Amino acid sequence: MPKQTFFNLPAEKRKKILDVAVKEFAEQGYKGANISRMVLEAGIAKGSFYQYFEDKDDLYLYIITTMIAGKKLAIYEREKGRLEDLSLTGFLRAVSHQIFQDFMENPGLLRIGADLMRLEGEPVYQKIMGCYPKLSESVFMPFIQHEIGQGEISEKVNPRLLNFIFISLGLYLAYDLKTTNAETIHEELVDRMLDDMEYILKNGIYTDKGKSM
Amino acid sequence: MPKQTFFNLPAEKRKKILDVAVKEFAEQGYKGANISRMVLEAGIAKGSFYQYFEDKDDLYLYIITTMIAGKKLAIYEREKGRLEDLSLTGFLRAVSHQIFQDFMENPGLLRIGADLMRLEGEPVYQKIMGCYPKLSESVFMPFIQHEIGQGEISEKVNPRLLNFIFISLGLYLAYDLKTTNAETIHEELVDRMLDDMEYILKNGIYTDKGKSM
Amino acid sequence: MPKQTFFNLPAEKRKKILDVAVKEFAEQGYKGANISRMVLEAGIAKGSFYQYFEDKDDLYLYIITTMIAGKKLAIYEREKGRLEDLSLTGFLRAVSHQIFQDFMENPGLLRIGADLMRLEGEPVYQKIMGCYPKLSESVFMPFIQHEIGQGEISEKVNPRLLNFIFISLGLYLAYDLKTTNAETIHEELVDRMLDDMEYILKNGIYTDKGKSM
Amino acid sequence: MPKQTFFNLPAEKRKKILDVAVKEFAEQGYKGANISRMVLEAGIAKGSFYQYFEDKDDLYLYIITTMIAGKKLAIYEREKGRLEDLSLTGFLRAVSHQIFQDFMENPGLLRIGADLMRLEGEPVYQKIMGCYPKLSESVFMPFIQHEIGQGEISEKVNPRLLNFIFISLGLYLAYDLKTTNAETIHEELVDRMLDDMEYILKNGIYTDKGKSM
DNA sequence: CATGAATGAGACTTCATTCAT
DNA sequence: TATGAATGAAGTCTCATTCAT
Repeated sequence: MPKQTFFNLPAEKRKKILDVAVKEFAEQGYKGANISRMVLEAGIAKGSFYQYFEDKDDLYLYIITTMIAGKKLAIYEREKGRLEDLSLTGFLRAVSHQIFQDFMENPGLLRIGADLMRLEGEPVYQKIMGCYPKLSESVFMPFIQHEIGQGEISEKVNPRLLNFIFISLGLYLAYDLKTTNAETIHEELVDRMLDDMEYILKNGIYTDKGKSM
Repeated sequence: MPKQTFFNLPAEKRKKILDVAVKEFAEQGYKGANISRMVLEAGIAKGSFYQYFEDKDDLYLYIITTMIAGKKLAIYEREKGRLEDLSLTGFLRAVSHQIFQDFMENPGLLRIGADLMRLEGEPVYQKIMGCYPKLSESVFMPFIQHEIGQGEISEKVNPRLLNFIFISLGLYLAYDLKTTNAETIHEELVDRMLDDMEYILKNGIYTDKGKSM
Repeated sequence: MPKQTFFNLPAEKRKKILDVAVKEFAEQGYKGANISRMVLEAGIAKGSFYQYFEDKDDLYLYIITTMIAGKKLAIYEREKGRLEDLSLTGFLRAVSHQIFQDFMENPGLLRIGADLMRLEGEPVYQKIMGCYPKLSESVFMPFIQHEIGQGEISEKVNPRLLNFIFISLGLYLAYDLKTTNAETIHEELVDRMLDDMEYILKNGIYTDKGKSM
Repeated sequence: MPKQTFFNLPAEKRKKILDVAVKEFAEQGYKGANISRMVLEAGIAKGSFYQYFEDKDDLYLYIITTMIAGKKLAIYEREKGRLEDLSLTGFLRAVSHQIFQDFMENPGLLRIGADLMRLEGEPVYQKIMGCYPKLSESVFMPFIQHEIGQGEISEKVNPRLLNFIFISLGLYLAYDLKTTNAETIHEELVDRMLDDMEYILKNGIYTDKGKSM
């Protein structure tokens, strides 16, 4: 947990530091993230960093738990009251909108989450799982379960697989961005992706001819 | 490219070294992979490593290009003759079988591939893309294009998205493995995943009720 | 180029580091120079070295260009205004005085310069020649050319050879020092050498008898 | 001292090994010389090297003492019988011819000799000086002393300085070669250098005008 | 609290030498 | 004797963390 000194900082500076850190962890991964680069980028002294955070892990843990888990839980908190009357499409749009928001604000957050998978054996992973044991399942699962319960998603759909596909959406955005050489993420790009995904989820991928083979 | 000395080694030792390296790169990522750990694990001297490989990058590149690209191209080479008469389901099974094979032989290979995305700005990434510029698109794309051309996959399906979903399958296996605490991968697990995926691809995820909302 | 941190150091410490480095490069040559030994001798941490300099080459280049080239150019700058009225003897004395100064302050500098010749094929040599392409000719040549133009040195004298002889003077001092087991260099030693050299340059080496043979 | 196995080799192979070694030591210096490169170049196995020589020093010492000292002593041995009637010019030519021979056969020998100066503090230097304490003075000195005794070289000439100038001739050739970008050493180049040097040794460098200033 | 230099463990890499075949 | 793989000490360089100002 960051030290009190960090929370005493003006909000703007705090945000700057976290933005830089998210970018660094996202682009370089946990292992490759470099504190010297971060403080340089954030415009603070190296010593200051250690007055704000215990160490590298402290910062990483804070980002993971507060920002990722926090954001994802935020969807749940916001939407759970509407679970009863939210149409499936609406749910997908809502969730995706949140993902899009994440991306616009912090394109790195999703990649950080993806990186987390790798750290299984590391001490830092144990620390994280000590706080958020179900971190990886905490996002879409409740919605999916709810839709199945409502009879809107077929019981034959494996919820874990579907959950994973949703999680992958963010990575797909990054992948798509890279392979199309788009400079920035336009909302349009996200919408197109959502349309594409919706089509598959609604119709599957086959033509009638394809289905009959 | 590894030096001749590496290829002069007994096949068993060569395999041991590559297995250890794949494990290391898979678990630690490119940045976190540690040569000291590898040579310790592989039971060779530090100096020997550098008689086999130019440097860390040389080994990494060899694994990426030969093992990953090599295997993936192997699917293509093996199946392309049958593209005409291969049913879609058959294609999916064939590809998945290959992925499964990869996983049984080297659970790390897929994670290494996933890690590659992160390295974009690094020199090693340039090296790889110098050899395999289309590495990320080279696997499933031809099949997908072919099926669309045959009118078996709907033209409304975004091939890039579908390609990405397929690529994610391997990651899903890893994810599933971890979250279910399965010790090893059973072929049964793969089959279940394939069944689950096929269901979605064929039917979408919605019930009639869900679709009509 | 050293980093700013190096120039922020107290002058005394900076001098200590450079003195140690010059000694190391002079005694061990570029290849044999050892950073661990340098930092031990200079009383700084290994890591500090790399906060001051990019790498070994950075330090070497700095010494070569700043100290050697710097000093040599200093002679030129100081004396060029007097080129018109400086007698040849005076010129030799001035130059030699500078060499002597170099030697008293940093006996290693001249040996470093001599070592440079060996590095021709090395990357570091290219770096140096990128900055100072005429480094080896930049010292005495202008004076010699001037004297020839003035008709004070015979046109039959090969200026390149003469330049080389002058350059060798410094090495001769080192050589003389070693072979006479003199502990330190006395100014007297330099004067004797200069007298000896002047004699040869003025009279040649032969007696009348010798010349007639 | 090389082991008996070395002397059992066919002369041609022995020569090849020594040629390669001289080249390596000359170009890279004692510290930079690399045994792997040598055996590669010489076309022998690494293990063989250590069956011919005790270690790197053993080879280096052998080259220094046998080839350099040997060659230089050879001049003396060959010419000393003619010391009585050898004209000064003849002496210079004879010596220079030998230097030229050295250069044509083994351009590296002279540079190795020059490199020796640097090694003063090293164990290998002690070894060498244990065998040839006067190595550096053994070449031209006897001739110079003789000429002075004959009254052909002025007594006012410092024999040590002259000795050094002669030693430098070889280095000058290398220097000249490098700065004129000549590809190979022509005999013509040596002759020109000798002519240039002779002029200076005979006439000094000054014009009458220059002398009178 | 802010600063940025200082620290040193540990990473990658080289290379003289040994050793098994 | 010939071979070339094996070895590990030692070198260069990185970077998280501490510390003096």
